[in-house]
Amino acid sequence: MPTIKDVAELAKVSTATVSYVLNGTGTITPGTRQRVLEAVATLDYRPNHAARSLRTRSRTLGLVLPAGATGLADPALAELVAGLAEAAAEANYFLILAAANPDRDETTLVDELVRSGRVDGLVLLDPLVDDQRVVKLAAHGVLLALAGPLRSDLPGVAAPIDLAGGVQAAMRHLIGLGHHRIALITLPSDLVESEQTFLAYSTTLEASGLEPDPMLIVEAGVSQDDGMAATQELLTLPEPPTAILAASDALAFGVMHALRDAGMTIGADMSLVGCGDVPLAAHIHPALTTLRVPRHARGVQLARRLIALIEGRAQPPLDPLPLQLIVRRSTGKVRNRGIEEQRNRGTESTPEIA
Amino acid sequence: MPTIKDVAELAKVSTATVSYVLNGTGTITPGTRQRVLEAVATLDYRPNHAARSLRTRSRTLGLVLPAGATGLADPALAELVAGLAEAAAEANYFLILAAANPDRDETTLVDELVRSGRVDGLVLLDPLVDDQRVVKLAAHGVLLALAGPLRSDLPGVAAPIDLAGGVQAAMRHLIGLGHHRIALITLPSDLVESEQTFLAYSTTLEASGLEPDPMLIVEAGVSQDDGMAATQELLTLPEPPTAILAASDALAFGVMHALRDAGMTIGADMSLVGCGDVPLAAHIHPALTTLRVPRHARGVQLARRLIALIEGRAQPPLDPLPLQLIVRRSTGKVRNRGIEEQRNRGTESTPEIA
DNA sequence: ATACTCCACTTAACCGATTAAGCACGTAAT
DNA sequence: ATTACGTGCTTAATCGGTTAAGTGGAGTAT
Repeated sequence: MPTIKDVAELAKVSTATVSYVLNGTGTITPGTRQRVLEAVATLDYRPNHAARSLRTRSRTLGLVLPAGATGLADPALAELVAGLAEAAAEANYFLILAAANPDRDETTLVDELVRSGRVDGLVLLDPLVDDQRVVKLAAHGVLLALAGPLRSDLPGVAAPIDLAGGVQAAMRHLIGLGHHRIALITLPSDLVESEQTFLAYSTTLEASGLEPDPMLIVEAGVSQDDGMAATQELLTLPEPPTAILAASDALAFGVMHALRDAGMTIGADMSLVGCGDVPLAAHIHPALTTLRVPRHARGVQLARRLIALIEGRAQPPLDPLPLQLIVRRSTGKVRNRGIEEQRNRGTESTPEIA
Repeated sequence: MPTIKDVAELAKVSTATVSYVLNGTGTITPGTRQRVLEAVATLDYRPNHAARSLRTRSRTLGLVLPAGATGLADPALAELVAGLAEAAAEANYFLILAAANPDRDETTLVDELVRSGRVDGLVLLDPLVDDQRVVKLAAHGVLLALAGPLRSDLPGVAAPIDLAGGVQAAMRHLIGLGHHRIALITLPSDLVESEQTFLAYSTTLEASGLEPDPMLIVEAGVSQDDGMAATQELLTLPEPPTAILAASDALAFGVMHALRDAGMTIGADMSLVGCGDVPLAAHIHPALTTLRVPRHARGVQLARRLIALIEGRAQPPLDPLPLQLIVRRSTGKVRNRGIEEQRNRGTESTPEIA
């Protein structure tokens, strides 16, 4: 491999001059520049990354994949990562992936990446409401990008999405179909999304003159099974909902399962809206009405902003990315008799309980 | 950030000694080792990666994502990458992702990663039958892992899968259902898989005493649309097939589309087997019978072998990873009248043509 | 004519590790 | 007693860049 020294010799200049030419710093006469560039070309010289980043930044972003989780197999994450990688490439950065495992957990990896100087900034997935990781890292001066909603009290850049607007659109859609009793199945409350979703849900209900019923709000986990359990809970209510808004597609798939188990027809007996629009949502039966989250665009914005932060450029204020309501077959007009039917069913089963 | 110098001072030894302790090289008394390790702990010292890899290897694998393609959004690729990242982590390596874009194409990125010393080895996706990239890179001494079938004439490590065995299983399944006219829709012939699939297809047919019909073999592209086009071609045959083996799930989805357009019932009028078992295959309607490719395991093996190559360890010979035939609803018993029906349809339309 | 300022470079320190070579000391062999 | 060798360190060169400080010469102000 040729080094900067070889280039300098061939161009009959010092290595400093070569460096100045290549980095666009310093003052160089056109003739010298020409000679240097020719030498670079003939030797097919490429600066050594390690040597360079010993003095400067590493031009690399880091991403730690949590262990155990579905990881990249989760299409939602994969799309985000694709966006990150593309935006990084666009700015001549690379993206370094670290997978956590039992030996080296997330914290260790983050430490390793940051303190060894391998990365200039870090992307953190799924920030929590009161995320200790974030607080600690930021305190150590680590530049962060949070792949989730940003609360003003957390440092670091974020690529906000208009969750509130999306939820509002979904609710209006359901209300427009005649639904009054709309249940909300949320993500765990320690995720920042959870709070936002709940707020938008409540606000929209009230703005539409509908009375929120606390019984219709159930906090679930993140998995399909959690969605199932939550639905079963909702179905035992004396006055069950006629529509369900699930805070993620995964939860919605679980809801579907539970509804089918209960012998209900999705879209007719019960309307269902998911959130995310993962590829499966369009292909499952019935196709899921859901909020499309611009994951790729989010990854792109996130990486761009992180790089801007690294390079000390001012951050242009950003509009939250809009969500798009994709109406498919899992939502339909409320059946007035639907509620009666439910009531009757409830009555029928009372003897067994009593 | 503390440096090795700080550690040395605190432990009252030279930096060399610290290095020896940390790398397990050299001869060190227990007492000294103890003091050094304590100093490392109190300072929370972590070696600088750039400085280290200026003298040694970078302990990093590279992966270039082709531009334009679906990239990581392709679940098949995402699973492979997840496997790569995990196996890399397991050996204390990291994985660096470079996304190609119009400015910097795949070749440039590969060059940048390798010649700048950022990576010790490279994973190449979709090797072609006569891949110039591979030849050139190998000639430059770049260590390669090919995420695809390895032809003995290509250098680099691979994680072979038993495509032949899988295709054989699929064919036997179809033959067992009574199919005699089984079409094959292959991937572009410049992909190594293509050849292997064709061979296994032919061999199995002959071994079963069935006569291969060249008309039933059609080379397609990689997209769903290509699968559609190929199917339309097959359906115009005087003697159309009763079953189709598609070399990828994407192609199979295209086949489904074409069959539905032709008013046929998949699994009854025409059996269909895909290859890959992407998540969608299980959820599409009807669920696709397909060959499950162990993508994650393949990524793991690939990374492990590449790292072994980098570290100069001997490569234990590897059994090809088995594919698993997942029988779902897209395959069924041949309908004898099916062929008649097809003939009749053909006859009916003859007047229009004549 | 002298001083001052640019310009276009060069010199050399520096980044933070690894590692070959050297050195002092104790022990064993001749 | 002398040589030889192994042990446990230190010294210093080295990896390949960046960049602050220095330098000689041309151009301009006084």
